[in-house]
Amino acid sequence: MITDIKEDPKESLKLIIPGQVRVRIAPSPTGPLHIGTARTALFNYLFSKKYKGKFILRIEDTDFERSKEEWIRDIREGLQWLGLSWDEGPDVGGPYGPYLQSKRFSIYQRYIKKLLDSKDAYYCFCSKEELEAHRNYLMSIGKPPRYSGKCRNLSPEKVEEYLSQNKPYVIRLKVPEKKVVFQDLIRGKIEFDSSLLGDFVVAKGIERPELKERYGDWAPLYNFACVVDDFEMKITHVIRGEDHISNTPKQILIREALELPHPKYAHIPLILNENRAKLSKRDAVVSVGDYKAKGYLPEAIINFIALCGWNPGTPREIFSLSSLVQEFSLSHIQKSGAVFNLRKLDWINGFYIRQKPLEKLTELCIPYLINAGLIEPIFKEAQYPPAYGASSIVQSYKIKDGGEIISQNYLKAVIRLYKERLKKLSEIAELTDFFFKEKLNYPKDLLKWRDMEFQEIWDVLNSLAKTLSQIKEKDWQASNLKELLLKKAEEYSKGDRGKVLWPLRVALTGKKASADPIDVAELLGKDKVLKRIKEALHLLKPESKLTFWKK
RNA sequence: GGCCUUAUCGUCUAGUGGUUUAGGACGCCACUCUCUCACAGUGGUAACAUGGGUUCAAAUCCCAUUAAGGCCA
Repeated sequence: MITDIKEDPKESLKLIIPGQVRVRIAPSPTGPLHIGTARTALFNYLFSKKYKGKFILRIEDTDFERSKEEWIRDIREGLQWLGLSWDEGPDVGGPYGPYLQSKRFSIYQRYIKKLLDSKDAYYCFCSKEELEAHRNYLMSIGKPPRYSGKCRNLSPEKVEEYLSQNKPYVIRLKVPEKKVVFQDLIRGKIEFDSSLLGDFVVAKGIERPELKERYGDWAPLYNFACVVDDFEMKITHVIRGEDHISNTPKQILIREALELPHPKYAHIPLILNENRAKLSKRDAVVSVGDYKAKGYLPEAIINFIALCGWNPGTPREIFSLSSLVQEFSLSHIQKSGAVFNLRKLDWINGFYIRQKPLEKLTELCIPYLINAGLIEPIFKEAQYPPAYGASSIVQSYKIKDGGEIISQNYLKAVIRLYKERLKKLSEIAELTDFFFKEKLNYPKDLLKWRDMEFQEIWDVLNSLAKTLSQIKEKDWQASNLKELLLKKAEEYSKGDRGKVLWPLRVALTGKKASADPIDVAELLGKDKVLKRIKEALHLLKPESKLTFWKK
């Protein structure tokens, strides 16, 4: 029995003994790591670290049809990428045996047998049709659908007979009629009436001979396997999504039948989509891998999902994983679901991007430039890329369009110009593609600043080109360019520097928004700058003769 | 349909009976900076679901209603 029910969950939190906490995350490998699973993992992780306990990863792969090896890998890699390392899990031996449920069937057999022996569970041979008919009948008279208890008192002889006939069956728990009460660390007292549950199924007979040979007679259902594992793994606190609240009374009843002690329960609110429904696979971006691919940083995701349903009780919003460990408390977890606010994630991600050292940020951005087909790495010795740690032996990069060779330092300079403008790493390619293109493509009208005439723009660019062409290569530096160009812009425009700087920017970048055109000009180099201005002049007046462009 | 859970700005939230003309963040709007975009800064916009109680006093406690979500099929 649960004896220590406190009205106030916060009182229960005071009873936690540091060093003894064991929590777990138990995902099913039926798809990639879900952002909601990641958050549950985070809260469990924080709780375990806060109380100097253990965080365990268990893979619930009892659904053989849908469970896949690749999803186990995705879950493990995703958690590691986020920094949520587990103390015990599928790849660490640990004293409690394997961490895949499919490897634990012999344990489940033992516990099912125990229930059968103690007569707390029984065989049920009712057919699907029979059960369905009964359920429909109950629904039609407005009663909750539950099992009739028909097979509760089958004689042992009858059971033997059916078993020898290989009649399909399930194993049901003999549910006593009582109030099931538990203390939720977040919600307080929660009460269920067990009679509404009926004798629910805890396991089913395995029929296929090859599976039977491998796994034993019985396949446990979710709640049963969960209870057995949580007990065997000595889990002290079950911290999981609110969607499991209605599983809890079943698990409590199973524990009582098995005479196992109860863990503490904490049900955290769900992450919701924009329609305020549980975030599901159907929603646009749901897996941690998707966020990684889009260029979200792990520290941004951690920070953001921590704030989904939890707050520090202070106005502080920026938290690293280790500062979360310090601040985290179940008592500041929200009771209602939190809508996933992508815009705020973008803001946090931009913040962390701006915090990144330039060197590191460049390394993070390079794969996106490669992926976009703008550049390709040149490896030191081999023609073929090595499987791992490529960046360390990459000598330089080749711009795919034109074949020019550039250094990592050049890329660093490019990234520096765009660091403050990035919300996601994936945006880098679109923002900086003009650095890696031979020819820009933009409409003539884009060169227009306010109500300038094309002739005027032509004059500005032409005169700009003349000035620039006189600068020596060795003096081609932003500081010199700035002095020269800003002075010119000032003279020319009488206060409206846009008359000079806007056409220059469009000519160099082909975009209506970019970094400072003078910084861009420095990086592009004299040749490319003059070439692009020439192209702009040509676009404005295809027939015009260009005098400055002489090599 | 039954059971369970929840309810403060558009979103995430502070608030644990008087300190509240309800605070912060994202977003949005305006201004400053500025050739553009972004960054940064300043200001603004905007909420206690409804109805009853309890109390000198309710966003806060109780009840009902409503709505939303979850689970079971």
